Amino acid sequence: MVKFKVQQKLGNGLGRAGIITTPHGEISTPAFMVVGTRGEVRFMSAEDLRAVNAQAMLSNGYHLRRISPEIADGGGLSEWSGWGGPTLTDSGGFQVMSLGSGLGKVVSMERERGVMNTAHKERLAHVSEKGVDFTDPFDGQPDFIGPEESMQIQCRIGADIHMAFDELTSLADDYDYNVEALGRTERWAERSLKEHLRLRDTLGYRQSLYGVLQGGRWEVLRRSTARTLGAMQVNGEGFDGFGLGGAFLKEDLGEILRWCNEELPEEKPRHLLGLSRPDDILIGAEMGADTFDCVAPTREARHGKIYTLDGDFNLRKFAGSTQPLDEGCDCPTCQAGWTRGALRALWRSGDSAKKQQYYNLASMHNVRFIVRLTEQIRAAIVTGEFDDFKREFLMRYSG
RNA sequence: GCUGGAGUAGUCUAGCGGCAAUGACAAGAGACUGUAAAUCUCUCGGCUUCGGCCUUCGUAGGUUCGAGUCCUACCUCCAGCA
Repeated sequence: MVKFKVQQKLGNGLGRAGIITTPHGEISTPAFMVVGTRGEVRFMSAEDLRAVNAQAMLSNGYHLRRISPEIADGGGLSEWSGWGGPTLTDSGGFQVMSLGSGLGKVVSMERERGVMNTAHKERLAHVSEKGVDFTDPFDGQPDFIGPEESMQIQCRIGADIHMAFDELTSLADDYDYNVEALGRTERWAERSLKEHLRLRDTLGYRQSLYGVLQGGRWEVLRRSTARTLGAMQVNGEGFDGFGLGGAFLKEDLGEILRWCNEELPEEKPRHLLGLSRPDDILIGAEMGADTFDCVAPTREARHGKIYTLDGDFNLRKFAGSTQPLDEGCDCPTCQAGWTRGALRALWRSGDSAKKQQYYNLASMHNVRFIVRLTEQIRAAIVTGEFDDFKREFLMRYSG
């Protein structure tokens, strides 16, 4: 199972640098976990992941559900994928929303957007106390995942860390719905824990389970669920860590994390689910999140958005440019001397092999950018310079 | 030289009498946060007080209430025949 050691805390008593020890190695926190939904990060090899100093990979039980027996036969996610390092699987809880109330929508952090839920009859996923009935969006086959199924899938996949099956509510859901959904998520958490304890060690090492906190933007719900999950036990055993979940408005993120983390047991690791914008990671680390994951660095790379210390830019604007992607960047792409113009030419070429090379190079750059940010945050926490680092980073990044 | 065919916005392309032009690509702008995402949205002749106004389909005329669309001439290109 995972062990967590806090090495240095921020003055606010919440943010910390630490080390998570897993059966597949250590994670120095704060840390960004790369997202390899189906067991591999798109357009990045295991070697690439090591080259950008990624420490852990997150995959998704939902996407891997059908091949989970093969993954078990292959020795578990870390070995099967060739990655070799620490791994985490999501429960499929995100798909409750992305195929349900949020089908066809963007998970926005802006107030003006994402205010409508998808109509029930149009959804591909429907929630009940038992779990989630859904239609596979690729082959149209009906399927079902509840807490027990999610735990069974995740135990076969065998990541070091599993997530309890939860219901992610959308920004459009009101207080009453969040109360209802949170009650369900807590009952699912207990069922998840019970089933996980029954199944763990299936792959010869002790797999861990994080409970996931929901509760939307309401303090009373967030604090209450943090206490409930923090204290939850089955046969004398509780969660090994916690997932901080939800669809957040940017301006609420810090407060919500503070409510959760003031209530959660300090000695257990916390994973902030699905965020990686630098400002979000900085707030997250400050407010006590230890690990992060997000599809944005790789997805945005594929879509032409390149990260730099002076803010992001769209590669479309740089035809023929001989500028480096980001001056002084230590990623393999920049180290190899790729310029904005040369990378853009690869991206826009009609040649499939060249485009794939672009996706690889751009993904490595963006992932390295975010991984490096978490390394710098960790260093700043350890040396007591976090506040200065945060201010200077954001001033340049947003300036 | 003759006989066919073709010339449409940056490129290719639809249109074959109806109220100023289809689609694709390129280009431009935006989005993307536990991946239905190598995706999606918008713009793409000019001007606009956003209601419209003006200018366009090789060139010049013509027929018509109305013409990329029909007719005539010319120009250019392609194919075949000399």
